[in-house]
Amino acid sequence: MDATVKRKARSPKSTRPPPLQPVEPVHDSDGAHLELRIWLRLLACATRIEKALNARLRKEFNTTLARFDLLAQLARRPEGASMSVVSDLLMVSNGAITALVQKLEADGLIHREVDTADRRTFRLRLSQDGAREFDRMARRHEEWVIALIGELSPVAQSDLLQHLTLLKRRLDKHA
Amino acid sequence: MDATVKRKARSPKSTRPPPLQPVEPVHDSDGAHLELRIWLRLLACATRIEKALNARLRKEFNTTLARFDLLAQLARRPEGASMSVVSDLLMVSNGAITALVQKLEADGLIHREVDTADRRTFRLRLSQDGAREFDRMARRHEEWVIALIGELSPVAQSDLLQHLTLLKRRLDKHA
DNA sequence: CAATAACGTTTCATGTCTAAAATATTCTGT
DNA sequence: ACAGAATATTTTAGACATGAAACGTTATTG
Repeated sequence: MDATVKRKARSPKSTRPPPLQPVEPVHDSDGAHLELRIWLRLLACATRIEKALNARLRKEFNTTLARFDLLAQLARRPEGASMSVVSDLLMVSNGAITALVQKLEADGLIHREVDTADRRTFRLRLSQDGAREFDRMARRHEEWVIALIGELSPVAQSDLLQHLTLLKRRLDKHA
Repeated sequence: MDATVKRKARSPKSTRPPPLQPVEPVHDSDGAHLELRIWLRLLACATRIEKALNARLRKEFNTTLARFDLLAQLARRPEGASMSVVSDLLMVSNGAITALVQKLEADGLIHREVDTADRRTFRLRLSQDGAREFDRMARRHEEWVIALIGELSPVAQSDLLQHLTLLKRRLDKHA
């Protein structure tokens, strides 16, 4: 998950004196393209946060981010949602949802009813227990995220959010 | 991989007139804490880029990001590295490295020699084939990343990198 | 109305990750 | 030198991801 790329060292061969400033802006220790450096940082931040949250979810609630995220999507949809819809929301393949849902249902956190109109589809809903449990987890989860990111100044946070939002829009257009 | 959290709607109860500006800066549609929104965006960007790169690596080179990243770490270390070192570099457990290395060695991309000094450790090195293959992949990989992120203006890129660098530092201190 | 296309879900094979237990090797203190 | 501590790796069990194939249900249409 690092995607590091080695830059070739510039072999000093020319007889001309080298330019005073390198061609690429060097705010950092490496000559790599800005884009590459951004991607590496982005990935590093995301995996660090994800691992921290996952570890705490496991320790405090004996659950995982995948389960939490599925509950979160159902929590904001009292009318329920189908497997495919959830799969789209979580950006995860249908096959992955099947296993997740089976376990969550076995644990009594969600209900799965056949849709009366279209018997191909299931309607997933949070159970009472699921809603209660999700509320507890969501509160802690929020505290954790705030602790992790909250050390940045409000200005930095606002800037960062804007840039990420812009980046996400560009990425979505790309696909 | 979404980690969405629903925010409670603010119930208007006070008799005093509300402040002209909301307490939290609202550049966005939701009342959630900035930290939560940043985390969601960060995760969305990271997974989108990761999936795009993974898909292209699979299509063009029949490989994966995990394999590519391991090769990348060895490529910048001609002296080689031990399993544990690689595991630290990739921020992945030792067990994960074992399987990866076995396959890469079977494919002839890396060598694994027992260290003469300490027979507990292996020294991993890129093979000739591995180095050649990695070079081809690294060039394409860089093009892809530049295409994905390059739509941001240079200023935005530089800002984003700075903020991510700062965030990463804070996260590392946290742990 | 039947053949067929489209859809929703499950199953399967495969890949990657983790955490913890097992093994093997080296180091350390008396 | 030797018992234990520390270190490096492998193994195992379990979670989650994908993509492709299979299957039942619904829609379409000649």
